[in-house]
Amino acid sequence: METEKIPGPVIRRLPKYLVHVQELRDEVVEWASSQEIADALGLTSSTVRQDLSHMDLKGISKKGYQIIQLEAVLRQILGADKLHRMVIVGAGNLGRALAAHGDFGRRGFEICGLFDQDDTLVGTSVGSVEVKPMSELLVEAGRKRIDIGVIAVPTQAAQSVAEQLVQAGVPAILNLAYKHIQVPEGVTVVDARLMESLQELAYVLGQRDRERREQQS
Amino acid sequence: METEKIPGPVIRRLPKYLVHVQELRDEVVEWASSQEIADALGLTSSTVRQDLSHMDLKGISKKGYQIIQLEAVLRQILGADKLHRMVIVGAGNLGRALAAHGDFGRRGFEICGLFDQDDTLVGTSVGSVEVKPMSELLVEAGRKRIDIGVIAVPTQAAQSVAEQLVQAGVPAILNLAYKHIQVPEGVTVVDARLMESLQELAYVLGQRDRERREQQS
DNA sequence: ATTTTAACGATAAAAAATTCACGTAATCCT
DNA sequence: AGGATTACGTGAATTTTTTATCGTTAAAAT
Repeated sequence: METEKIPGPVIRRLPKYLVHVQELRDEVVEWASSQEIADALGLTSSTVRQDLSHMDLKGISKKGYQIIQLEAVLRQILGADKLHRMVIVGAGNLGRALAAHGDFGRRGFEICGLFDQDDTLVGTSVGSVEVKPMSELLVEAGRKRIDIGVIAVPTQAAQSVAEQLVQAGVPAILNLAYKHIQVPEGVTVVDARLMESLQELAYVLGQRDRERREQQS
Repeated sequence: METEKIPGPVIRRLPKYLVHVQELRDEVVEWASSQEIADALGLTSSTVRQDLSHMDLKGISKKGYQIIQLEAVLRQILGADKLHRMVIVGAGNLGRALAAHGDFGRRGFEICGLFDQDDTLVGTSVGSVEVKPMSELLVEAGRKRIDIGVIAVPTQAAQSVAEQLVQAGVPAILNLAYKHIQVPEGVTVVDARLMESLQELAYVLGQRDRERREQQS
């Protein structure tokens, strides 16, 4: 059996395909060409075909790709049919917002725990999830076979939380903190990059200013 | 005057450098080599040197880069010394959490407005920011010269909100919605990719399962 | 049934990003 | 002061990613 490894940039585009394809399905569209998909997502048709070639499906001439099939394959690859158990560490604004955010549950990411160091938060609830003290993270997470840990604590605490998650056997981490997290091999971290994205925009804005000023001189 | 354009991947690493450098400064470290920085951020020293070569500073042998100077240059490039005016559209869990999140303010991103379509939310406040109706977005944003608009609404509303932001003259958008946004040339969009990041992790988890199963057979 | 056409799949080319490798310069040490 | 060493800066090589091209195939049209 071949388990071809799909390159990172491709994987990161797959969710985009999935949303778009689901939209098309809602509109009862049956087929879509690489060109149509490319236009909708700001890519080239070549990239789309290349990306989809990693997956187990075949487009046909004159029609393109079958929406139903494409959705199925994308869902399969992205594990959208499986349930993923998730804990959130940090019950501040961001952590609570994520816990309350229905979209995750709807997409197969079940929130199994919400932890915080702050005793005044412990015991309060967000929806049906109760905030528990950090001391219980290890046991709880270990017992429930958690797939994904979300770090939603301030910068200074992020590394320590990461280590606790690792110790609890959590194999994948979504890091919302504005900090690079060190983890041992075998653990995957993806950064949410909220602040970073804003700073990227700030750079672009500054760049534009500079260019304008340059033209005037 | 030369306004060299820094490639995207580099820009997206700069915030990482900045956080790390600020940490070092807090620890009263004076110098850091490309190797040290690389190790801390999971890069190669070569990449670090290459990246920093785009900027207006010089490292010296045997010591590396001067922390103070490096921080200054990074802050300058990332516009961290400027104040950026920001509006948030969508006062649901995520929108409110962002509005309440102190970090943004502290990093120079001032929240100048919070808008929502839902009349039951209008008039409520998050910290010192009051939720206003969508109808006021155009006037408010236009009047206050907003730099960045944040889209924190459900998928279906995202494109429409983007268009309203564009119409209000907002030149940069941070998109938290799980959807690709179409904007005219000259407007910059950065996707926050929250759901996408989770799906990326889900892919990795699935991949690992597949590999394990393969080895057993 | 044959022709036309549209879109794929694959391969090749181009572009971009990352890493290597080495000459050079500045610090440190004796 | 002189030699040894370390780490930069740069240009070249490699790798990765994206884009272009083109033969082939399946549907549509005549």
